[in-house]
Amino acid sequence: MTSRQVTLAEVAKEAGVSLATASRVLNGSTRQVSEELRERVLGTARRLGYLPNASAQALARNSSVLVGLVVHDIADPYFSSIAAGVTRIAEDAGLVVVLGTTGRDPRREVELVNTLRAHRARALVIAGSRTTDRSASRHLAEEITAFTAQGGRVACVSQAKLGTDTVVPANRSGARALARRLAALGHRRFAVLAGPPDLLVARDRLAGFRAGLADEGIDLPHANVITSGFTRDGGHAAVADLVAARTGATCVFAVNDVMALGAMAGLREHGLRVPEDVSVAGFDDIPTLRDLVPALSTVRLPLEEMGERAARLVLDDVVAAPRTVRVAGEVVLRASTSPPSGTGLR
Amino acid sequence: MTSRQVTLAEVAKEAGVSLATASRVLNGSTRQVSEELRERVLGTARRLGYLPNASAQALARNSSVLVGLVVHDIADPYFSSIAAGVTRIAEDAGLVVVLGTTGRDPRREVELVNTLRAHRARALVIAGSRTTDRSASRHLAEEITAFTAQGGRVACVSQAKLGTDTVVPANRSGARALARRLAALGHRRFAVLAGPPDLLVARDRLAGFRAGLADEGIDLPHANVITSGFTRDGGHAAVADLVAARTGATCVFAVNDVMALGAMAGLREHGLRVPEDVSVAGFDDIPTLRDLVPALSTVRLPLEEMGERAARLVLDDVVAAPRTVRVAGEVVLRASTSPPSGTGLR
DNA sequence: AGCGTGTTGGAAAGCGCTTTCCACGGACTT
DNA sequence: AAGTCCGTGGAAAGCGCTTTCCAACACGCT
Repeated sequence: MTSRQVTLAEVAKEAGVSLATASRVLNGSTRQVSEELRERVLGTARRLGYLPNASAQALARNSSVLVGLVVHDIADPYFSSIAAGVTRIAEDAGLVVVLGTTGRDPRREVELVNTLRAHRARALVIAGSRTTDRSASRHLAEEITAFTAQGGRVACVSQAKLGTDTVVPANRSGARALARRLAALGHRRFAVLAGPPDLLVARDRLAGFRAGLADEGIDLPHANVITSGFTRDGGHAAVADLVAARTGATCVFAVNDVMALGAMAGLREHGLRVPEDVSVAGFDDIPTLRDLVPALSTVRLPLEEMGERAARLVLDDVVAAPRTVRVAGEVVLRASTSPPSGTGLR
Repeated sequence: MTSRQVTLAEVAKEAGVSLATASRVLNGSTRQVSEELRERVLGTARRLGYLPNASAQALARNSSVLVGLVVHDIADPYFSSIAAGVTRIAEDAGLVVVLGTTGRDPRREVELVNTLRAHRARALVIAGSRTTDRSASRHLAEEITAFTAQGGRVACVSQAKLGTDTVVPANRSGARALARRLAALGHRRFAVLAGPPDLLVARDRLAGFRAGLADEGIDLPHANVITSGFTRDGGHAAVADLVAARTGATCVFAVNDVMALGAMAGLREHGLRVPEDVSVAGFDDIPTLRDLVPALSTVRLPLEEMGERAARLVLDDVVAAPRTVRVAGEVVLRASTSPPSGTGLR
């Protein structure tokens, strides 16, 4: 029993005014309407329980109130933090957030942008790292071009690879600074849980870390770099490989916090203590993980703020050339890292 | 330079068929179209890069492809887990998720449902506890009624208070079972970090816990129940009150995991060891917190699955009377709870 | 009185699509 | 051979709104 909705026409008729007048009163317009009519329309609208049909408005105005948000996995605290920032700004601006999750499938990413385009979304925030897959990137870029050609705005959070406004966290320099601080603790033998080899954010962090070590005259042997999933389980699984590799590392850098979390669990299962036997550091500073024991050394990224920044980029009126907002990372050394004491992972 | 979109009419003209035929080919219909025309339409559509205008379709069909998801705070792992479940099911069904966050403001909740109604969302999942605020509940109920009267489906995750399909976690019985298990460990003096007094989920868990203790002949003095925010910081702050209250409790139950997390941090700051000085248990079993040390005893709720169930309720074709899906909680005792050893919190 | 000017109201033409209704043939009946 | 039915295509009427364009009117001038 779907009850018919009250339409503008009904309100207009009931109030004894034209459709145009009712529209002007109820749905904002530069045009003036006399106080008397305005009251009358407002009154009947309220009385009848009028609610504008957003689809009809979007069609007539050729623009919606929708903002797309594309993430890999909303259950991942990295993305949910960014999402919180984006939604806050968008909702404050009276917009409506459409959430799309890709499950890290680049095709799905393209599909989502396409869907958002079909909905005439006004703007789009794409969070999550690109990969080295050129063809996937090209398809996405095409879709994004179509989106902007249509009048939509797009911002990415991550690599500035797509010719859009972008919020770029300091993956490289953050990891580099972290490496130096860890070296300053006295570590000389490092291992890195590097995540997937094709994920740019993971590559950047690895490269930065390596550069930081190089600054200190420390080499990171190829065998000390373990690839795995970019998740808690990835970090956990990588530890098995790491231990088997007998690298002698006294300090392990996981390219993100959830991997570090998995790694710490894995190390515990191997009877290794953190930081006594091996130091562990992560990246991101996930809020929920700040109470970990031992507290995780990491590079703090202001995730919610990054989401906010991206949303602002995309909601600002003025459009210049693609802008890049760089976000610094702050090295935070906590209890999971200490000066090396034992012989490391042998 | 917003480039004009290709419309169905253009495709039809270019393909030399009528609008109706083009529509039938491109946007699903029971009507048959001959193979020849179908090919021709499909071909030109592809060639021209036709993309249906979702607003126009929604208007003409009087139904959209949107599914609303209302949560308190998407950065909270409880909600982001549920959101992951909801989005998975919705996206698999070809629907588009609209995310709304309330920041725990009941007015905002009503506002969001209203917005979703304006968008003719096909369905709506409201996650997050109701409060004891009758007037807020009434307004929400009204808005929900309007939504369903319009043909939309609504499901809630939490209390079955709104006359909608609901996924109800076993807050009471889970907490009760937990209490009994903790009593079986030998504890006799308990404290509860109870969250906000007006939040139903918090109340239910407290009531269940109390009932479980009563089963074992244990009383929970009023002074041993500390109220606070439903967050990590709430749990953290509550610990100060708890310690000051000198309850002599040997076991603390926080009504959710993030509160327990904050509590454990607070206890550490007070020089108290978990579980040696005091045992701690939570509720929810947040995935990200499973690697905590000491591992947190809790009541496991299948959060993602709950989101999935809610989404399925709302996407099923058949509508019977409001259905209630009860989700059991499984008590998981881990290292944060042990038999009482010391004198408790004095 | 006559004339711009500015303000306000309404008629109507879309916006891009779906879907009903009708027309037309050909394949089947009887 | 006439009548029936089904399969297919198109014309056109919406869906609920915005916005352009025009008309009417009230002013303030000269």
